[in-house]
Amino acid sequence: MGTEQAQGPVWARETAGRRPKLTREAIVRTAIEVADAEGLDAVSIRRIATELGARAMSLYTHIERKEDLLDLMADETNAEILVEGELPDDWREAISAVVRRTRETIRRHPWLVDLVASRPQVGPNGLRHGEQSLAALSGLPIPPEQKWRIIAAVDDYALGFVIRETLRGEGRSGYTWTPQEREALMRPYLRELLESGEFPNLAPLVNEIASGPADPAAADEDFEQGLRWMLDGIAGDLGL
Amino acid sequence: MGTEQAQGPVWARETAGRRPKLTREAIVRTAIEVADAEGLDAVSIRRIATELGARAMSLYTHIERKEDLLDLMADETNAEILVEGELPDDWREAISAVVRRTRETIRRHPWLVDLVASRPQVGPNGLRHGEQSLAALSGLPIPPEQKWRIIAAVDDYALGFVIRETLRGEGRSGYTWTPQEREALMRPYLRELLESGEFPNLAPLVNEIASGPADPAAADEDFEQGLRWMLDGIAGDLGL
DNA sequence: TCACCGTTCCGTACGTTGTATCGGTTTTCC
DNA sequence: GGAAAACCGATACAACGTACGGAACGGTGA
Repeated sequence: MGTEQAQGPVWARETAGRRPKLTREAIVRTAIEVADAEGLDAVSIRRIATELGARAMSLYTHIERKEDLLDLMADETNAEILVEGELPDDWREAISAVVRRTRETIRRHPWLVDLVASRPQVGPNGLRHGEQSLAALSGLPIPPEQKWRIIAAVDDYALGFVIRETLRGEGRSGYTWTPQEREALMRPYLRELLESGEFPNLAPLVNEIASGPADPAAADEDFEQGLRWMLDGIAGDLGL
Repeated sequence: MGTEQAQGPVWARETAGRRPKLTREAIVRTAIEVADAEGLDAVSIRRIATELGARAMSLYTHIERKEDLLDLMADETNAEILVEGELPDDWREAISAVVRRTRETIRRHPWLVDLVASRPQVGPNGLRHGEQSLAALSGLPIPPEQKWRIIAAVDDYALGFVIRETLRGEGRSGYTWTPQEREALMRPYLRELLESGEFPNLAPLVNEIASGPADPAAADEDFEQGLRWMLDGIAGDLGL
């Protein structure tokens, strides 16, 4: 009953062998592709299995829980954050290069914000990123703890920025509408509230709120501006 | 069959009536209590219904989707972010008061980070918060768009900081272990990697990475420090 | 060559989630 | 008093993560 006969002549069948067609790498890669294309919510065990021509439970041979898969996905893409080649000598340029890279990577993989915002990134590549951030400041004559505080502050800014940036874009899980639809639905509501007179300062800024900076270049400049502010403050504090 | 008789004598039963025992306010309040106590994952439609002595589907009379409930929860707690009374005259003090309040609120409701990080906060109280942030800068002789950029940068920093801070704490959904257990599980792994020699800069900082600043006062000071850096940079740029 | 064993894969099943549908009851309004 | 609206609930469905047990296969020692 439950037993199935192999179909077709021998030589047409797979070369026998338990040579795994499922591997951790293939699973993670597929999951990343699905997340890139359809958001993190589309990454279900069943879905990834189907994508690989396998059944759901087969994945559990290679990962222990879904959490593991998410951690592996995050660490895999964390590798893209690493700046290749030499870092600039100037510490400001160096740390800027690193956080720019962070932003670019998250723009390529918007679902990544959900992961970095919900679990510490301490996989191998996450640590390499930390190491590289510290290396960017290696020329500064200050104790490691102080360096770490500087990196944390800059990273915090970058993370916050990218989160809000991603919030405006698509490809994010948890949302039923595209940004355009959302904006269309939102605008009348915003108009009404803002014209109530309760928001004198906010009213002139409806557009900024509803849709964010118009063109990508403006968003880039906003990011650089905030980064400059933070670095200026740090530089001033260090007496540089 | 499917119909059930009310138990007990009439006068012991609820006073009949369609006076709604379920209200939007009660639902949201209960959901917030559950989230505070057990994290956002514990907030399921069935759970909140049970908590209110109702059945799951009854909630849908008052909200349309679960997303709505989450938005309502977020906006409700966004009210706590609003600074009561007059804002300080000095713009730095004023905007600092606002973001401190943000941090405090999120510390009281850690699940809130998941919501602000995943949906724009444009409910009434979210907008009031935006209005208040702008009001904090009302004394500055710069155009509204510029003010908004400043607020965005400061907010971005604060958001990033609070996210990472919350990441270390408990009461967060998505994690199976307490911070202590997690740290215990993590430390051997970190030790091994860091002692591999690949992380010369990172190695001296294992503790910072594994557990973050030791005592709460240090975390406060870290937050203030980063905030000061950002505000110094802005002030310098404005020529103040 | 053959029995054994560990690994890999899968079929089935359980509990939980959000929510569509529909049916019944109570309240309100004309 | 009758119609309409509001409210609540029972049932059901699809999708989720995953526990459990068994089948297929490759490699190994006898």
